[in-house]
Amino acid sequence: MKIPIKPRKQPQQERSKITVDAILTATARILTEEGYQKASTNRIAELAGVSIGSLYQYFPNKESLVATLFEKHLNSMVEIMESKLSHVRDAPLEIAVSELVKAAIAAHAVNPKLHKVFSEEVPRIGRFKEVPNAGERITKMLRVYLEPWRDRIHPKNLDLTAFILERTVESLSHAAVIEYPELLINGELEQEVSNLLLLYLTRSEISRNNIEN
Amino acid sequence: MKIPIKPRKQPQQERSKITVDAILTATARILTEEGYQKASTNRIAELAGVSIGSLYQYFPNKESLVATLFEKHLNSMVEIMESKLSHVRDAPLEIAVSELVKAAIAAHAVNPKLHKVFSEEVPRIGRFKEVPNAGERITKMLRVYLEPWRDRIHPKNLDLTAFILERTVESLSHAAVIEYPELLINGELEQEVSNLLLLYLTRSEISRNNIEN
DNA sequence: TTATAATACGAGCCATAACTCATATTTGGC
DNA sequence: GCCAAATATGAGTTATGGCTCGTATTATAA
Repeated sequence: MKIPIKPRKQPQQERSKITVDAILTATARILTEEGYQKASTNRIAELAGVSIGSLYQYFPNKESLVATLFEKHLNSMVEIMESKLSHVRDAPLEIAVSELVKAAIAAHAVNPKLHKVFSEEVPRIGRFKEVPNAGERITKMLRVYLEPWRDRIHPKNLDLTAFILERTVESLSHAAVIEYPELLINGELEQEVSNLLLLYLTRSEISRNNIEN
Repeated sequence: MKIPIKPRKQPQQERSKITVDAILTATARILTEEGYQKASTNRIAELAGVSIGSLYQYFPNKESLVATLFEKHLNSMVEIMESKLSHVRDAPLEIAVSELVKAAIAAHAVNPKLHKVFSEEVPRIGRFKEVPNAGERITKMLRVYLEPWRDRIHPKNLDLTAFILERTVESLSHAAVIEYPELLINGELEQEVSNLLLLYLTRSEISRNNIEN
């Protein structure tokens, strides 16, 4: 008789995949509609139309369940970024920056309510620290893109530049989509963020003895 | 016999102020050193050297305790910003932007560990939504500063401009102080962020038919 | 068909931690 | 020194919710 090792089952049959999916969907719904407080595992199972026992067949604990959903959500955001930017691999800075901003906004629009709950209510502890960092993936991607344009770019430290680009688009897209969606109805914010970043890339090196105008 | 109305006591004598202070200090220590999970009210009272009953004399519930600490923390950050920028009320953009970046970094350095815990672990629900938003205070301050410099500033919508400034300094300072403090050892990041913002303010309006080099 | 594995079930166990309350102590004003 | 109000105490109550486990059902393979 084999001793079955701890980690939870992987769903093998079709019905169990449906179960797992129902659980994740229910989790997302409760998080977005009622908040993290109300997301007890019993409630999740109930809404999923599944017994509490089934939930624990596939997730060893609540944390891993929520972290799995978190990871899926980040993945779908990153996928959107990557797919929207794959066309732009060799495009010049003007195009690439503009598309980067559009892509970031689109990514944040995937499921803004869920995104908001993850950023404001769900404690990012334990299992969550193992979730691959989306920001770093994007930063690396940007770093690769920037390299060939080195001589058009004024800031010399391209690692730092990629970091600044990523953090800036992410935070402005985030704030806009989550807190001030009205800023997006006309493309004004989008245009301004593009300007901000493009100017930085192409016209750096202002110093105090550079005052004019 | 008067019926004492609900809300908890305000400390009146000196000893009770010490008690309240010890409770808040202990909360901060546990949050930074052990994380939000470990911050039970019993544990907080124990570390504060105070009985659990005393804690509930001054805070009606755990949420209000943590929210109070949160508010104090944000206030001290905003105070730093305001004091560092009060000197710069009438300074030209070059100076003001540079000081803004320095101030934001200094503000995030007040208690980085606590700041990190609040941003990653503490659920911002209930009482927290009533905590005055620090970002908006800073944005308003920037908006007031910008007005007199209107004709040196290219972006025309100064509300939006103030918003972009605030979000950008905050997110880059945050990321640097909390995640990548090594970026701050030489002033490179600080310099780059200043450039980013100053260029945006003084040289906007790049469009696609504006490509040059 | 039958045996075994996979999946599903859900009542209830149990640890945790927020919070109460009856009582004790300290204080400041008179 | 005395009294009322303020402050402090901590054992115990209680609600919650994560999670287990013994059992039942369904699928698959032989």
